[in-house]
Amino acid sequence: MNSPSSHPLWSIADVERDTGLAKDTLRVWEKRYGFPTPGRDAGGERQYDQNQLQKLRWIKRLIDAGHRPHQIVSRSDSELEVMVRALESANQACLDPEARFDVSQWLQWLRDNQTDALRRALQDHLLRNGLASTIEDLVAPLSVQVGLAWFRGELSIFQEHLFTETVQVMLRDSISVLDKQAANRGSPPRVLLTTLPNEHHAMGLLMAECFLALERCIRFPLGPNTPLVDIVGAVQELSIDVVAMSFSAHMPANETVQQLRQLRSLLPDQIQLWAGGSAAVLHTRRIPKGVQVLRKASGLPDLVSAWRQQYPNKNPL
Amino acid sequence: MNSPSSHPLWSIADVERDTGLAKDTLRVWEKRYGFPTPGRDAGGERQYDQNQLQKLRWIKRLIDAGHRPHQIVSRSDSELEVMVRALESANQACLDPEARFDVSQWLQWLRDNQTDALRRALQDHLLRNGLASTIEDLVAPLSVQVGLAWFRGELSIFQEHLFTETVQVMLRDSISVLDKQAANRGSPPRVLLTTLPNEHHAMGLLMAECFLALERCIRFPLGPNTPLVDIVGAVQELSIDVVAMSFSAHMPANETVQQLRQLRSLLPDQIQLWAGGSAAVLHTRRIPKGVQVLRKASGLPDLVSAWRQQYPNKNPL
DNA sequence: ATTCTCTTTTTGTCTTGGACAAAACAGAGT
DNA sequence: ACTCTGTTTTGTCCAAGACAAAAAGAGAAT
Repeated sequence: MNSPSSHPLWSIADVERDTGLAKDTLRVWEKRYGFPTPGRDAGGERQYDQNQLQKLRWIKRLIDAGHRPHQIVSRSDSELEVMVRALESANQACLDPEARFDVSQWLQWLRDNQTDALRRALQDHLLRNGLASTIEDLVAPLSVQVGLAWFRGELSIFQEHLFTETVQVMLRDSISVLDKQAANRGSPPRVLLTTLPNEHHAMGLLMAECFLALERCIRFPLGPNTPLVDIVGAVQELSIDVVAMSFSAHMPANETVQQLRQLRSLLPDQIQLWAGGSAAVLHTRRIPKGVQVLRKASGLPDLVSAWRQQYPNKNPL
Repeated sequence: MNSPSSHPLWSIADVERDTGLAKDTLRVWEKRYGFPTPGRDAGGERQYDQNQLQKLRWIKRLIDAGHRPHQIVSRSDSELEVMVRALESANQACLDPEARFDVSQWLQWLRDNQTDALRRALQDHLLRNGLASTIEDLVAPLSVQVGLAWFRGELSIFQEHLFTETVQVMLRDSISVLDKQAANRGSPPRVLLTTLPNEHHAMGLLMAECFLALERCIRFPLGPNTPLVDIVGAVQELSIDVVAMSFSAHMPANETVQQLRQLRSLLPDQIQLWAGGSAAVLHTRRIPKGVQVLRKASGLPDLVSAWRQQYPNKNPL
């Protein structure tokens, strides 16, 4: 960022941080596809302008959604925009019809920074429809919509952050209430909740934890970003039965598959691995055997009862 | 990780993820200081063993604490260990005498994975001494001790994560209670709470938010990891008076200073910047002018009253 | 039509060796 | 104690090439 007000310029490191594209990748794209085309400063170092940065963000999003680099990196701005729109409508379409409620009001609150209104409406929905419905019918689709709105440029990142924080407070409160009601620590399975390295988004974990709390499972929430070795250690020391992981759309696709495979090979077979979240990778690529993929957090109760049927002796009831 | 059970080997990307040292840095150290000395696989790619990885972790820690690479990178294991011990006792010493309470009991709970006992003891301390004391005299020093215990190898990362999660639940609960008591939204200053890119630790933010909640400030918690541009946007749209940021010990030193300077130059002078946390950088290097550095979260009330005195017209009381 | 296997292309990451600018240090001069 | 110099240290960037894993395509078998 050299001339802050008029034309901010970004170093290759800035671009890597913002887009998640590695420096090596950015350089090799330049050679192979003729894009990006950064200027150079006095010392010969690349300088990316706002346009190129935005275009790279779009490209990253399209690649995460399953497109191949050589099909899109060299395309023009307008062509890219068409593809982005198509991606959006595809995302819209895959929502349940009844879940495609009117989001405009909610988005408007976010645009106006009315977090209080948002909070009240969440609480209202929670009281009327219960926690499971609030997550499945409201929070999950709304999160998708907020992501899309950011992508369209209608929301800035800080508004997405505010949304995330507000929702998380509600979810944590609910978990806390559920736990206070419960007399004991719950029943097996003993579930470890975390995300793999480089995945910092905790919202999916919280939604999952809510469903597990409703099922009265024994839970060990580690928060995001646990190295594989430490997951293995935790499984042993805490006598874990199931490792539940969540993957956001921002997680690098290759790493996700690699690390899932590594983790599966490091753990004994009887430890189940459950993976969920909005990462497209989970449904487009082949996932290593022995990893259960969830399309929605609301699929957790079924997995829990299946587990309890498979290991009835572990169940103290 | 090639032969999982006996001698796990790590790629340069794995080491970068685990230690936070960039690939370029690892390669140039090899040339300059003769360390690390990774083996090579069939394709000529570097393979680091467990020993070298651990040694690199120590080196990173020592560098974060202020040592220079050429003084330590080529040192032997035993020499390094001496320096690490010295660093530990220095850290111990800088604690307040009265804060140097007996941590062994607490650490023991963590070692035995007794999160329930930990939770109960936290609640007990909270009821007896109040929130401010719990943070300043218990949570903050305990966090340091947990970090040290991990470093000594007495705790694994997942135990540190469990500790963090447990404490965070308590802090969030307290904030929630404080907010429910309050009739209105609080008084100025309007404070934005977040961390800069690449800083994912939210604990410092939560401690800060507790003190701000006690002072009845209007708060906008964005969670960790907000890009600079979006902080600037949020400041404008939310009419922010103060941006409060927290920095953990794991944050890369150079980036911290650079980004603080960038942010200061992007924001109008009357917007105050408050920086706190356990990052050594804040106290060893020179921090850009116009950034208030806090040694402890408990310094926040003073800053708040100073602000309220400086801008009495903004205060609706 | 689907599933499997083999081959080809695509694509990200790793390699070496060199260069440079910002950060940290050290010493002289207010 | 602080500020201004020049020197050394140190992280990051560049170029061009190489390779292996992933994806796609082709063909055979169920």
